[in-house]
Amino acid sequence: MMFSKACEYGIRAAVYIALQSLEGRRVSVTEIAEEIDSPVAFTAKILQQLTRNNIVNSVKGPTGGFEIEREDMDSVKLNMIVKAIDGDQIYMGCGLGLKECNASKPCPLHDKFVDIRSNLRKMLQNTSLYELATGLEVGLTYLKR
Amino acid sequence: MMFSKACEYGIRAAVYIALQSLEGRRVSVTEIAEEIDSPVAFTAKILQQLTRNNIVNSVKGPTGGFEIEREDMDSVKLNMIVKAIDGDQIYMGCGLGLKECNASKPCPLHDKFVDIRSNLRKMLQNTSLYELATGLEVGLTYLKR
DNA sequence: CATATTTCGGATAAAAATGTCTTTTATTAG
DNA sequence: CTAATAAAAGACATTTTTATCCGAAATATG
Repeated sequence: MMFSKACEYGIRAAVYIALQSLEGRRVSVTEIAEEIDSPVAFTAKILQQLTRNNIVNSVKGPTGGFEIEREDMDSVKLNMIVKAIDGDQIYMGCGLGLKECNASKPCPLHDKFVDIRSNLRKMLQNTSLYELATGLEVGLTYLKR
Repeated sequence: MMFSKACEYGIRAAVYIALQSLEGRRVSVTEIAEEIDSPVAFTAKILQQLTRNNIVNSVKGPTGGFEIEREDMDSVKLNMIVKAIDGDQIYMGCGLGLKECNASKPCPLHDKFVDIRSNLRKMLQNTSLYELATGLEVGLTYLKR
């Protein structure tokens, strides 16, 4: 709807990893894909991007898997995940697809999008993985179905 | 960023047609594509969708082309164009891609998206082609570059 | 050290979106 | 009626996104 499929999986995966890390568990791609209902191999690719961007931590070998440090759950905000996967089109791009579109030479929708986009940006900048993971923990929210 | 490319072209085309209809001119696909900087043949396909959905009017043959009645410029809102081309994912779809996501079984972002999505929906429902066309007419806004 | 496990990286495949081309149909003007 | 014009419709091509597969690298355990 707003993010690419890859980005949706990425956010869901990150939240699930955070949730499990809160319990002290490291999780494998297989488990993640199962729990967030996503294709395994594709999810693996996305997790690579997240680790390269230091959003999650990965450990190879037996007992390995993915995890997030408790403090990183606070500092990692959604906008970082979105930017790592989808780039910054969501912030920068013109709503009507013009290459150049700004206050001085705006597309017909420019002004109408200002608020919407700024709300979205604020929301993404202010929402931490920790916040999302705790909602899950308490059983208030869900990652599949 | 938010709409598909097809939808972006569709909106830009509709606004341009409205602008020209205000001047009493019917316009061809070729002219439209030139003026909104879009691929001709692809734009033609999108215009077919718009005519099928009674958003614009088309006339075949010499002196033919696309036009919009003055009264339709008021009644046609952006949400109708978006719905005709992109469907209603933008209104219905879950931000994290869950098949089912609502207040009673929400994804972790559900509540955070409620405002954003409702603002977007209102904006699309309240913005008429006429409003957008007049902005262009006055030279306040642009459809290309 | 050998083995099993798990992520990493690159190649490949399938599906969807974007874009093109060609023929048909409608319509206007001479 | 004929020729020219413009949209409609459908087949085809390209590009991007989504998804899979397999060998390599790392590492924990016995």
